[in-house]
Amino acid sequence: MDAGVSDSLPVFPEPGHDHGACAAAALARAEARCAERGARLTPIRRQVLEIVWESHAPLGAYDILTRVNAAARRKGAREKAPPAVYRALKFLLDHGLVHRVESRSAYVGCGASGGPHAAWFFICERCENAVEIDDGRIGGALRESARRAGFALESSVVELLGRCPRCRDG
Amino acid sequence: MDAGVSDSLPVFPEPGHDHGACAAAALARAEARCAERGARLTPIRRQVLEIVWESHAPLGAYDILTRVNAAARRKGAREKAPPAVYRALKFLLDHGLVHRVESRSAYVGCGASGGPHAAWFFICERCENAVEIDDGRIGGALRESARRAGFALESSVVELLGRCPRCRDG
DNA sequence: GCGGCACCGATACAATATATCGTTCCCGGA
DNA sequence: TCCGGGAACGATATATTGTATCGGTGCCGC
Repeated sequence: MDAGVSDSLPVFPEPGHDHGACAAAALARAEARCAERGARLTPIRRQVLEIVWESHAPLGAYDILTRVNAAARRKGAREKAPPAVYRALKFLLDHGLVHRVESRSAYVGCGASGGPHAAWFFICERCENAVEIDDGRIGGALRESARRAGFALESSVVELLGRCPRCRDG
Repeated sequence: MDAGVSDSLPVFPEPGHDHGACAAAALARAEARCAERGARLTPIRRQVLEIVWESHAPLGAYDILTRVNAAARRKGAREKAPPAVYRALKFLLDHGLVHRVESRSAYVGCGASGGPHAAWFFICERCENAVEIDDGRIGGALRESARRAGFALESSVVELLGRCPRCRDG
């Protein structure tokens, strides 16, 4: 299991934040990582990544498909079928560019620029935003618990549900 | 968010363990809890709970349905439709008698006799068994992380994937 | 009795995900 | 330049998981 140790405070997105910058930075990271690895960020992969980065809320595969196809219709292009989106998502997952949110069957952009890391989230039940948690103590507690149990930990799903700071008093 | 504080070591089921006793104990706990609450453990609910307790591995809703209907055919009874199983599962979830395993879209019996608690699991990728984790330090780390982030924690999904002690050297 | 409620049967459908097979595209070597 | 091979994609079909809805049944208290 990989673990970030950096322990930074999660930044919940403000409604008025410069989201274009988030998305642009994510695309730039994706370009860079694909270049490093000799992987191809093909048009459909890039498009799915852009769509995922339209917000900080996890998006379902079929919601992504709907947006892909709305764009296709605007351009008079043929619509895509589900496997196109699932293949793009698999590529993006494999390269650490998006994460899957199990408790939502949905996908969200990876905000980290570093190497592989566990995908742990705070998920706001009101605004639906998901932000990654980078907390060494959680990783420590999970590893220690596994060690005591004799369990060989490979990967982990941690999704914390509740209200983000902006929504908690709503 | 509810948290066990008892911190007991998880017990991974041995292949030769007296599983009938596990299931019988679970059924007895279910009877008791329903009696306490004035809830009715109807035949379909009991049957679904028994099926879930046929092993320690999470079982999909349609796997449960298949077994329900296999039993129905043996008795010459009419087969059930999916909503019957989902309704029974909802009842059992609501009363804390089973848990849903998000990363598997599957359901597993709750092994705890106490009140409500977070459903955290070790899940063995080889034998498929899922055992509940009762570790105060994990809860502490999660709550502390949420507090630092200003996140109002309501519930949590923690699913640790890897190899159980018996399967780790296989 | 009968009004209300929990439970259930049945049908249809929605949402999520994958299997498969053939084609196209691209890159590197002869 | 041509070709071999692998990655990517198109297309269709199907699998898996989960819900909406409507009506019927049975029980319980008034």
